[in-house]
Formats: sequence, structure tokens, C-alpha cells
Amino acid sequence: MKDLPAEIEPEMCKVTDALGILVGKWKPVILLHLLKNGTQRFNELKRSLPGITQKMLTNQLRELEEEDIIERKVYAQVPPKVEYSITDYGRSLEPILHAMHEWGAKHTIHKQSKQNDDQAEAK
Amino acid sequence: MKDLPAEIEPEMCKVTDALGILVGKWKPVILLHLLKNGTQRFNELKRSLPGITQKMLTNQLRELEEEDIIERKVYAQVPPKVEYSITDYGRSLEPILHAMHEWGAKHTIHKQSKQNDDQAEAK
DNA sequence: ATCCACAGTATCTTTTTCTATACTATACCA
DNA sequence: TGGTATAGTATAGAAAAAGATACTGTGGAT
Repeated sequence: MKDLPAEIEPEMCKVTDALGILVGKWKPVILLHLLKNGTQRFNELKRSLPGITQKMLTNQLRELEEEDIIERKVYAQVPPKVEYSITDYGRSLEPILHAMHEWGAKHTIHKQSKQNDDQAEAK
Repeated sequence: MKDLPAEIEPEMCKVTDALGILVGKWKPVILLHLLKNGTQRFNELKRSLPGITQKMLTNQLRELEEEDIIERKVYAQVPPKVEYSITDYGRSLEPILHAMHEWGAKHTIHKQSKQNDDQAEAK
């Protein structure tokens, strides 16, 4: 029976909650764009995300806004102007995004060397 | 134009790859169980995950095995015995799981206080 | 002879997520 | 007068993920 302070009790696991916020085909990339470039307009983001549909972009932005990760600022203009930016609170996700990026990068390499091993075994 | 070493270029983002491995309705919980309890048999895991179907469990385990995160050891017995455990490589995910758990826990609280604020505004 | 435990498959249905495409309003420009 | 840019919405459909349910083989216990 372990009881270290670092243990996460699977029963009261919050990992899934955190994942729920990051998951979505475009959310991580949107966040990275906003972190890198600061405030961005809707169409600026759209142009940065080749292949995304308007619907998806609106959708993902609304979900992130809902969780207080990004802020949506509407200007009463015509044509419309809407700016998106990371909230201070949203910035608290940055270390996690970095950790995942690092891990993901290493994993790409790990997979490659595993594939080589498997091929060596097979021959 | 920022160019800090810590910057992640959204174009070459590996966050999605890392997420791909964690995503799946049951994967984080499975990993936490294996991290906490060490080696587990198939049905042991199943009993720890109320609501999961056999199909889903097999599925998620196979995907984690495919990525070299967990190991599957089959004993030539009847009735069958199959043990699952985290690989050394899989353990490298532990800090990320912890970070996400921490963040998730804080987020739950953040959401609650935001809801209270919104209610206070509304009245 | 029948039932159980084990670790799965196989098949089908439902739900969720994502894509495709068309449409809106309005100011500005040529 | 027609076209462009902006930030969307509406509707339909395809694809992916998850769930429900039934089935398999075998040794041991009842």
C-alpha cells in the first residue's frame, strides 16, 4: 500500500479533466499560436491553420473561452473585428504544453529506433 | 519576432502526438493504475475500471503497447494469464500525468469560483 | 454434466467529432 | 453596381470513437 504524497489516486484522477480541455484536433495548435504571437484576430488564426474550417475554429475557440483559457474581445465595427488572446489563467497551461511537446519530440525518435530494432529482429 | 529557446513552433508541434497517446477515454486511468499497483492482470484491471467493456480495455491496452508504454506478458496456461505493466520508457510519462493531474485539480476549483462570480454578476 | 474463471473476438448500434458547403450582414472600394 | 473583407451561423453528411451484447476454448471444481 503506497501512500506517497506524489501518488495520484486513480479514483480521483483529474488528468482526464485536464485532457478534456486540450483535446480537440486544433486546440493545442491554436494555443501555441496565441502564446507565440499574442493577440490574434479570427481570420489571422484561420490563415495560420491550413485546413481548418470556420466552423471548427469558432467551435474550438468557444470551448477554450468557456474554460477561461482564452479571451474573446469583440469590437463594434463593420466589418467585424474580434480578437483572441490567452488569459493569465490560460498561461498556467504553458508548462504542460511544453512538457508534452518535449515528450512528443522524444517519442518520435523513440518510435523510429524501435522500428529499426524490429526490422533488425525480423531479418 | 520572438525566438526564445523555450518557444514551440506551432508548425512543428509535437503536442498533438503526445496527446494522441494519452487520449482515449480510459488510457490515463489505466496508466495510473499500473503506475500505482505495478503489474496487473487483465481482469484485475477490468475490475478496477467500473464501466469499461472488455473490448475497450483490450483496445486501449493494445494501443498503449503499440507505443511501447506498457508491456504485455502472456503465460502459456489455462485458464489464460496475461500481465500488464508499465515499461521503463512508459514511466517517462509520469511527470506529465502528475502535472496534468495538478492542473486539473486546480482547474476544478477555478471553474467553481468562476461560476460563483458569474452568479454574483447576474443578480 | 454443468458451471466458472480467464482473456479475449466478432458484430452491430449509438454517440461524438470532424468536414463540406452554402448562407448572413454591412461598410468600403472601384 | 458589383465585388471584397470580416466573423460568423446553418445544415448535412462522413468518419472515428465508444458501447452493448453475444460468442470462443479449456481446465478444474461441484
